[in-house]
Amino acid sequence: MSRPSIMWFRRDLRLADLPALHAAAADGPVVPLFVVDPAFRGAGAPRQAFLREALQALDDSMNGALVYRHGHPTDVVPALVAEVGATVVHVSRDDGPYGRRRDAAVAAALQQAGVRLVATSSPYAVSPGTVTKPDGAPYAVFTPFSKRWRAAGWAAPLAAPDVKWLGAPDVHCDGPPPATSVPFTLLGAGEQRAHSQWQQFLPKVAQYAATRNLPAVHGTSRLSAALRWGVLHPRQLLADLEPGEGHDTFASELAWRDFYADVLHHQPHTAWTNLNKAMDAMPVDTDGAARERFQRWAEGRTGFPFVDAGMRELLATGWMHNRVRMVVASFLVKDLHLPWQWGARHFMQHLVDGDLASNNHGWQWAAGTGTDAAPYFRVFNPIGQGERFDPDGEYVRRWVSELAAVPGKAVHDPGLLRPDSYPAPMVDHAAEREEALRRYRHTTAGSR
DNA sequence: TTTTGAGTTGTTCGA
DNA sequence: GTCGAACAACTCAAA
Repeated sequence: MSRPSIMWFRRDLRLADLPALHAAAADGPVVPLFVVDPAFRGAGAPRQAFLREALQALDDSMNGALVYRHGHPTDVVPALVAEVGATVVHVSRDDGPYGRRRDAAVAAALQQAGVRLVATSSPYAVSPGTVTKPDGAPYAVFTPFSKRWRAAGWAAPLAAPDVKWLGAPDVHCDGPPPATSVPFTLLGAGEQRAHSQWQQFLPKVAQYAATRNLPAVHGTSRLSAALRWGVLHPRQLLADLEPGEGHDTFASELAWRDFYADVLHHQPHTAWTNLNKAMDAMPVDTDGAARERFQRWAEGRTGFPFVDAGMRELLATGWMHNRVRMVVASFLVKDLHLPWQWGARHFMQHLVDGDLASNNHGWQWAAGTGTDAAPYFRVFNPIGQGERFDPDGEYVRRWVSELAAVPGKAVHDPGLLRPDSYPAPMVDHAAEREEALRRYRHTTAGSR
């Protein structure tokens, strides 16, 4: 009888279209492992809650065989290898700065025992580092990256392999990660549910280009958390797309995800520092008054209804519509003059889909410090954005209960209709816009 | 090597 | 109300 291999799950919590699992299954019986790593204790409760649900669903799909082990992967993985007599550990690549350090350390520890850590594929349509210019250099601009990304193409999805699981209860299991307390219910985070969610969304993809910007409408797939945890693979979505505007726009969003992962792969330090070094000279506010402004932003008490609706949606559901993410980010950076890192950290703490590459490079884009930086004069008007993308005010009324009685689009700029319970605007947007432009102009002038 | 065209997501102002 | 220009300068990618 052949010796088992270990399939170490991290952020590919599914059975279908998981090339690493095919590789493992080809080696014989498979011990399915998830390591509850103390390094993740700092992750936000919403993300941990989704993880727990997704793991539960994964465990169910393998009839309870999933082996949870608590501890540092450099200790836990080699220990399990010795325990079950495995000859190889299979993983799907994890390209984040932490994931790469961890995997290098685990690979080194395993090597001492003559065991290999084999990485097959990744949670991206095209793995980070593999879309390059003809001379091998990485792309720094999205559009040319996306052209080559499309040209490179991607493999067809694989069905779940036939696996002989060798796990709990025959192998000792520590039990799932501890439950975290969140103010909302996750309606299941498993593979089956994600697929049916995608099937329900698929007929709407043709309208995606038009409806994706309307936060009151379910015009987006809402599969961000499933993609973040690898409950679905982007290949599986791309395989269902057809020619057409909405479909192309949706594919582009998946390309953005791959692009930001690629940027972070090549420059891991840009998770928390400016990609564009010249922007280090840009003055930002970090004093006590700045911290108070941040607090109002985080709690959804800015007095700008569209911004407050978004911030409250985030706290209430662990998710925020993409259009609104851009608006609240612009507000934090350009109206409040705070460091983008403060906003990025808050998002990572509260989003179920918090992904370091997409989140932090999205923030850098909004702040004008990242790739394809928006021209500095591109400052979102928090009232105008609401009027344009929430024309009936439905989204604002849904999340800002104080304004529930204000009719139509008047809700975006309540003026005389503003009830006492809702705060007045915390800043004068026109004045802060000028201030932001002044700071950017000053930074540009200083760098010459 | 040099040149050229282009670059996610916007706003304001004045005609 | 609509429309086009202005808002900067720079870097990137490819011809």
